[in-house]
Amino acid sequence: MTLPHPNADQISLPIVLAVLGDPTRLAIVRYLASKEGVPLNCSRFLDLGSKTNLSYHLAKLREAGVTRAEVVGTSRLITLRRDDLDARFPGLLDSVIAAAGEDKALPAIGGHDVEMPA
Amino acid sequence: MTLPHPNADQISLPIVLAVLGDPTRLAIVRYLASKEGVPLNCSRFLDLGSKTNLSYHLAKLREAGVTRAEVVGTSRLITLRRDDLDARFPGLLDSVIAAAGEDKALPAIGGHDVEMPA
DNA sequence: TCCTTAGTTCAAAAGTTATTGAACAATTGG
DNA sequence: CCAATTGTTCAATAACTTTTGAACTAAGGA
Repeated sequence: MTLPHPNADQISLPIVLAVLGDPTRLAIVRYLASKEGVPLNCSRFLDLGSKTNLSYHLAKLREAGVTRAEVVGTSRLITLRRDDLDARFPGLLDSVIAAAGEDKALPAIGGHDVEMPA
Repeated sequence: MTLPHPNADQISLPIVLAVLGDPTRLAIVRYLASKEGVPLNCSRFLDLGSKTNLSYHLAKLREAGVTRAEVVGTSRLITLRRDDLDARFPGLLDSVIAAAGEDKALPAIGGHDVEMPA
């Protein structure tokens, strides 16, 4: 079971911008960037909306080529497609993430960090 | 007669991204960037849509803080708000313009350059 | 096997955005 | 003043997007 993703060369600038032009999705991307390297599953984003609604927004991000989703058991592990985005649109992702980082108006995800046993 | 523009600090990242996430508006911004310094009037963009439709898209760009429109006679002279955008979202406009410059799928504006008399 | 967890799909409803044409306003040139 | 030029506004429509709940699938654990 694998989910459909566009190839790097199919990623479209207007579609990426339109997809990022939604506060929920921008918050998802900001959070992914803040945990870059760590694959996160969908339930990590439940602060931002209902399960159904997140499924919708995460699908938009994936279909636009902004994120990658890997199916592992019953989970989808979500990561930013930084390499492909940087290759296609140099500097874009970094400037968006930096700007989003300053944005108090964006919804945030609570600090439910997984505690490591001592 | 002056048109309403947001202050620099009112410019919102998701709104700017959403506004740029439209091929017509992205083409307008690309063209403005290619003629930076030169104020252009609305009729310069007629290749991209009807007069009414351009009025709509140009208002979106202005209300988002992406462009500035100055009323001069019966014309509106449109410019990019580069200074404000760069201050608020460093690097964003440049990366969008660079990416849009490569994009064959975006609508283009014909080379009807005003000919200088010899 | 049965239950739980994780997430999707579907259809409906609500909301938003884009496009159009007709009518309008303001300025400029003759 | 009259006509042309430049662009806006309005209302209608079409098209898309977002949100929701109920029903569903698929994997994993007891």
